[in-house]
Amino acid sequence: MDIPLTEQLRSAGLRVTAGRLAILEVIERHPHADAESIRSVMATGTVSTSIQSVHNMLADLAAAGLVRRIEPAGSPARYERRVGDNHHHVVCTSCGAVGDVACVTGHAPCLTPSDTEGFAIASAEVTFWGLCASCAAA
Amino acid sequence: MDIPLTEQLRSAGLRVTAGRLAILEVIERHPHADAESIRSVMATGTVSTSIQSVHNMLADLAAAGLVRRIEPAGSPARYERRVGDNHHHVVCTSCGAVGDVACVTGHAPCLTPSDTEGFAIASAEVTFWGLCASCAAA
DNA sequence: TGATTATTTTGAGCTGTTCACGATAAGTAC
DNA sequence: GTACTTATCGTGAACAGCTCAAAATAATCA
Repeated sequence: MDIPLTEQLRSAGLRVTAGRLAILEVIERHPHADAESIRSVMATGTVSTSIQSVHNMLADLAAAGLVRRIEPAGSPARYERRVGDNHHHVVCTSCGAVGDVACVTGHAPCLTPSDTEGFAIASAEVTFWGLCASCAAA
Repeated sequence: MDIPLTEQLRSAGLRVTAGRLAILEVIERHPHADAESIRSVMATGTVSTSIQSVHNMLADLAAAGLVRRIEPAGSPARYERRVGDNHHHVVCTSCGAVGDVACVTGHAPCLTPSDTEGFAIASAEVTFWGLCASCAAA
């Protein structure tokens, strides 16, 4: 991931704009942030924009494969830059905090269920639920 | 699951009402139905009620452990009666249909990730994504 | 049968998101 | 550098799904 953001946008066929660069930087620094916190972090910098535009850009970036969108039950959608590796997530049942979890046994053990009910499986997604460190302390 | 619904409600500490019985029956016949379709199926029978009440009852039943609530990304919440066994779900990326998948290798292989980032893991949830039979045909 | 308390109803309201469309600016050719 | 084309952004409205609160109702128990 040492390729400059500008370059990454271009090679994804997207125009390079201040808003997109800002969003990518914010997500890089704050993984698993939701749209609203991305917007508020952006606002502390030079780029201020509306929440709708943030959703707009996030949708573009996700469609281009530059960010990944995850939607834990009960939380707003969250975005992260780690794409391509199939890692999974752990979500705090109390505060909603999200962490990364490396794929458990090297190669997705759950990717080959026995009976798929006629579905053609394309991918598997594992979500762990538990308490984060600070919620467990309380 | 041959215990009468009435009995199940009572032993969960819930009062037996027509609405709850109707909802349980509908979910039994239509697994993975969302609140709105549950309501519309109920309306074809004798029990007609509002969507808010359906949400209300579903929340009670879920809290009592009589139904399980699943929330695939991009779909409204869905409800099923299979509780207790840790099976997983396969979701159609095209139409949103949901199927059941037995736990892959007997005992939840993904329940013991290596690095949990300080989280105390309580449970794991696997969602498979793919195309259902009818969407694959089209 | 009546009292008590859980449940349902109803209406309002909320969050997160999508849609539509005009305004703007990035890229490209000259 | 200038003009052009088209992607992108901003704005406002609207939406789905769900939650909340208070009054009305009905299930259970004595």
